Amino acid sequence: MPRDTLTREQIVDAAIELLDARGLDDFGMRTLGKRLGSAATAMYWHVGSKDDLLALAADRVWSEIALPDPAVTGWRAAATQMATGLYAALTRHPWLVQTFGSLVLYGPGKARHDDHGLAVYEAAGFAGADADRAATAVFTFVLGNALGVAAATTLARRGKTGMRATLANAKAIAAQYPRLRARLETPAARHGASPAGAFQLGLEALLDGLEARLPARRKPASRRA
Amino acid sequence: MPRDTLTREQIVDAAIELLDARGLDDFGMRTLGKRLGSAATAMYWHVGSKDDLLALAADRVWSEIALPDPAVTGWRAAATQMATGLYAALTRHPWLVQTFGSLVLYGPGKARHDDHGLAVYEAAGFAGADADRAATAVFTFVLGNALGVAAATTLARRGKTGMRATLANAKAIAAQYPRLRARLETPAARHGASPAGAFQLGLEALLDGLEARLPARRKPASRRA
DNA sequence: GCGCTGACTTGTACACCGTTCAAATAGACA
DNA sequence: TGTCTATTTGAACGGTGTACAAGTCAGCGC
Repeated sequence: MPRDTLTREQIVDAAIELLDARGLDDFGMRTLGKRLGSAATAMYWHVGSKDDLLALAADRVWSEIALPDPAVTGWRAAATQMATGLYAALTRHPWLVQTFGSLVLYGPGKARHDDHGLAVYEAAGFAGADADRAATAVFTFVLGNALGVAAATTLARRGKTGMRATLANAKAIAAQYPRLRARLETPAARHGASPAGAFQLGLEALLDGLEARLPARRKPASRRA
Repeated sequence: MPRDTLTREQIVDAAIELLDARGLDDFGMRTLGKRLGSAATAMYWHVGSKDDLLALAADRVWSEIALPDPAVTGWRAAATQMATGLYAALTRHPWLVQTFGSLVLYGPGKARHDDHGLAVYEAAGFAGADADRAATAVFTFVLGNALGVAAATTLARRGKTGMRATLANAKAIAAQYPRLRARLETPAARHGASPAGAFQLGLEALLDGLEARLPARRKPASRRA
């Protein structure tokens, strides 16, 4: 048994914890080293670079998303569960969407997730490239919603005083546009615009629209072959 | 007339050019200063900070998006045009989505855009918070698609040699999952999964789904009040 | 038990980054 | 011409990610 030595897994775990707790901006190798009780540069023997570590952390998140079997729940329920599961994961780990556009991340976790996404839409009746398009459409929809949430999280983390100023500024700008002003005046409307509500509505609408595009199936009754 | 001195507009212009040409990673104050023929720190008299500058650049992009009048084209065409216009802008300026999640950006340009989005969905027949949800759903859908494109752009920029290695690695991983492997073997399918295709399909499906949720309208013939 | 070996860790150092600030500069106006 | 004020400059600071040579320590053959 070697002396208690660092592990890739250990490092990735600590990285995720740190990222979740303090945000992407405050995530640095020195801080991570301190949390692990090691020198700042000890991790480089195990991970190669900070970007590699981020990719590893991202893939870990991906592999933790539940993959419901469409044969059991039906494709639509499976699609909904996958989408909401992904949304929840990305909301829990905002740094993932924040880095998604700048990092090259493709590991087993994401592959597993992608493959299952295709399985769901193939089970629905989409063939070949259509399954790809459907899966990608829903995936990117979730991604965009999570990005909006991440932006809000970032704002909230920026200390109370700074946030109050930005908010006041935003209100002053919004007041110059009629519909935004109306929403400022009736706070109920603003509350209704919570990201979760838009996500749910959008997801259902999107799945409805996809379902309507499904090639004709043999069902109890079908109009065309 | 003062000597030819720097301007906020000038700086923002140069920043956008630099960001578009070299990407977010290679965008630094010193490089920007060199491009402007000024000292690296000259910009700080005009903009406050790098993040401020990015927010300014982002808002500039936002204000350049065309806002079609739903009263002229019909709400659905207006919604489609807005979404595709936004998609095009975000694809042209990938750094915008890359920073969207980490930056606090809310200026007149975005307000203008948001307000018009609400106008479109109110014209469609959504009231109050429902218009908010519909507009947000479509907006975030576009955002997510653009983020996917940004990720691809980043990958493409990372030099040919590095890209070839990453691609080979990705193929090795994908080969372990049946549906991804099938797509590797028939490159036609992979071509069909182009982001633009998924965007178009998803947008139409989403708008279909939203349209179906519209409260009953007085139309030539309507089944229910 | 000893010393070798190779896996891991450490500290130092480097280049670069965003940003601060006092000093220099140069147009405008008296 | 001299002064004022708006702008620019260059040097410097603390921070970052990372390379690298030197150190440390478990395990193993003798």
